[in-house]
Amino acid sequence: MVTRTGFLITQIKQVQGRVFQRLLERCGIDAFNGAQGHILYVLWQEDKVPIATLSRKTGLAKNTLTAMLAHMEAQGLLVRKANPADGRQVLVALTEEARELQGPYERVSEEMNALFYQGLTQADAALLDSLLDKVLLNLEECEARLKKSTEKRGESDHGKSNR
Amino acid sequence: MVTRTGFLITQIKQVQGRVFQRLLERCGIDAFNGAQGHILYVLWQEDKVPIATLSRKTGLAKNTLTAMLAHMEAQGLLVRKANPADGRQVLVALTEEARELQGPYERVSEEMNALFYQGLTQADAALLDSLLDKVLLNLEECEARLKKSTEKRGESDHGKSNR
DNA sequence: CAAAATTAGTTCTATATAGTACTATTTTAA
DNA sequence: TTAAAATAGTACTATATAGAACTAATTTTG
Repeated sequence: MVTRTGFLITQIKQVQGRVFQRLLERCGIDAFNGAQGHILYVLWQEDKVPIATLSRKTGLAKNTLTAMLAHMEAQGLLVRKANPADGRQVLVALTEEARELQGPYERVSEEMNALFYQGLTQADAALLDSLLDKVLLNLEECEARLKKSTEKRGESDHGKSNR
Repeated sequence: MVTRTGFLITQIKQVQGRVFQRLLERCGIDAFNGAQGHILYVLWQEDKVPIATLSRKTGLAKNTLTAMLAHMEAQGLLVRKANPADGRQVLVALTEEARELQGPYERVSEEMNALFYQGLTQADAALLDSLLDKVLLNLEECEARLKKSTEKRGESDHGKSNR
């Protein structure tokens, strides 16, 4: 069977990104953009977490987060500080301003959902989400496998250049 | 009901992008990357099309395509030339090299699909695709509406600065 | 406990992506 | 048939994104 799932996901992501951006602006939310909203969405559920956790929960690469979090800190949305319990980790905490944006964000989010599901039943919506959950799980497992096999191959200089 | 469809789509897109990139490399395909593959996928179905058509079929903004097509032309994947029948349009045609990449791409694509659908039935896969089709359609209609209403508002200087 | 391995993040660099504003061409309408 | 509107694409700019290589901190292991 021929499926176009990957293609559809990519395309939906592009259009969705532009539409969501416009809805945010139209609702007077200019404190953050769609990509930042994706990160905030995770932080509203739980903050004071290290970057590796954010990476897993957002699906973004660690170095992508380094750049974005720096930007968001400069905008006053969050604060980064070292974890006293583990000097390697940086904990990301939301500011009060960022917390106050959750309500408005969720309203726009609901508007987006209404758009998504025009002409579909609630059962379809729930079904779509559960199928996507499964696909995401599959991909995450696969990426973890790929990461391991890459490390196996490049085992030449691990930690050798340290101090 | 609370859905996380937009969030899931965004996250899947990220992970998928990284995994697909790795599979391409692992299969020795270094002539193009995942984002370019998305454009090639559309062109393999029909080329010698204007950029606005590509924009619609890929979900990418026109100016995004300007940049990517320039890059891909420099890599020898395609050729751009003016449409004699309409001087505004640029037609994009694949090179022979690009055509030869379709087979290898489809094999990697099938591998990705197998990953996507681990633990799901073919019926689930077909269902997911059809739900995504509907969501994409909804979003495209919405974006077209948004575009129109924006034009209404900013109707101040249209074509005034011409010649 | 010291060396090796692992883990956490960052830097550097290249590409992808889109908003706004623009030019050129074609179509529409008075 | 010419002025206005619409359409097609590009330039400029800012942000997002990730791969590779790196430093620093912690954990594991002999």
